[in-house]
Amino acid sequence: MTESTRPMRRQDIRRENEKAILLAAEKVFAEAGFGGATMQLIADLAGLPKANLHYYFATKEELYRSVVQNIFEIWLQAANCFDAARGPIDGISAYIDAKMEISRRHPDGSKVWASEVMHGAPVLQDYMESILREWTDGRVEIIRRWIEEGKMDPVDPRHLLYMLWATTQHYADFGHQIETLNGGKPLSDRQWREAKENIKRVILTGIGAQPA
Amino acid sequence: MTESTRPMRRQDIRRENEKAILLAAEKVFAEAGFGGATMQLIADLAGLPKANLHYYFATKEELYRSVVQNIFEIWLQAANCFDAARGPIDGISAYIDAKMEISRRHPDGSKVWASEVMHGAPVLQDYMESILREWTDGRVEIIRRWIEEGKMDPVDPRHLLYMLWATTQHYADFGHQIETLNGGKPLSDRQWREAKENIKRVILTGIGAQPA
DNA sequence: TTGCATCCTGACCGTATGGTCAGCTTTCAG
DNA sequence: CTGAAAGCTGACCATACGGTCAGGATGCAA
Repeated sequence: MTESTRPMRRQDIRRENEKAILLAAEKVFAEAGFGGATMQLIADLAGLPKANLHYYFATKEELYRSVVQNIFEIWLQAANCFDAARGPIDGISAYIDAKMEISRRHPDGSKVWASEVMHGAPVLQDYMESILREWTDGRVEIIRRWIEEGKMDPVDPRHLLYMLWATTQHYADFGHQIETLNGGKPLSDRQWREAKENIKRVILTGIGAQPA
Repeated sequence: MTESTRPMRRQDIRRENEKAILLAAEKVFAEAGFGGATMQLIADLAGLPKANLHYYFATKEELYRSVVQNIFEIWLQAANCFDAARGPIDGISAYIDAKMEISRRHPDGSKVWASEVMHGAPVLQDYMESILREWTDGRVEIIRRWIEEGKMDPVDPRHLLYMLWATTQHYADFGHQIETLNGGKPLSDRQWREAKENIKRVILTGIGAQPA
């Protein structure tokens, strides 16, 4: 029973190892923070010797940067839901769904992202000042237009966006608290659905965008 | 010019030093996380030699625990706003005000608390399973009663609470992001007021508790 | 098959960190 | 005034961590 000694192609090796390392790193960084994470722990979780990590990622900082950039890209992707929409009901609904899905599917990445921002975004400052700001300004403009067109109440677009980020992100970052208050069990499919519906309902009603 | 060599009383010395250490620790833990924080940094910030820290707090863990418990108590205090209220408008308004004030006045503590929960609440697990759960259950009951009395729409009380926590906490934990998107400047008094008003308005309207 | 680039890793190193301790100074009760 | 308790600290230690490196193993193009 030799465990299928397929002679991996070079490309595959690299891709698979990088993937394994990034996955392990995401988890360890999420659980311990940047300072508390150790290359040894990440290596163990990835099933590789520590020295091998340094072959793929020269430094801990570089590895961390990769992890953060990964989640940032996922985060930005969800943001597109906003653009296609014709009004606040479609747009905000879709955005909440997308961000909640991220909180559910990538809780570790979400935590790393939150941690990074909480600590002053030492790695992502550039992104925040360019890409994020641009994206935000664009979305603010869209919301402003919706308000002008009478599709929703005149709510401050920025604070509305913060509210969307906060409520959805919360289910990842504070997942442990939610789980504890849920009797120690993770939210079920139904509970996730309820969470999404509640958020959507309260916010859409709150901004006067609910279909009369 | 001997800098006012008042001969401090023993009690005062202890209280003042503990206070200085806790304040410095809160800041360093908030900025670097538990793993990234160093006793040396905390000592420098507190203006004391490192060995002196260990005189008051035996270990880094013990110091961290004190910081976390401090903020948890502040957090719980704000929770009382809920009880005195006669309806959702009073109660939720007051709670949002209180929690926003915490985010503004104790951003470091808020971050430490968020970090603690994000990393699985290694220190606070007991509190969460007893005090926090109790508090939450009580508040859920209050909200349920408000719904029964027709004072607000039938929104899931738990998810409503999460929403309150999330939106208010966000202004502390993601303060750096908000500041960056605000042109690099901290929110002004007016902007804080607007933030509070927006949150209150959207949520209260969202749950159908706005005075007709 | 050969040669080489890529991949891999055990052993090692310098440093920084949490923590200790012996011995000093200061407060203060009796 | 005196002695003991409380407060203080420079110097020290063991450990753990990020990172290095020499040299071996492996795939792959020619």
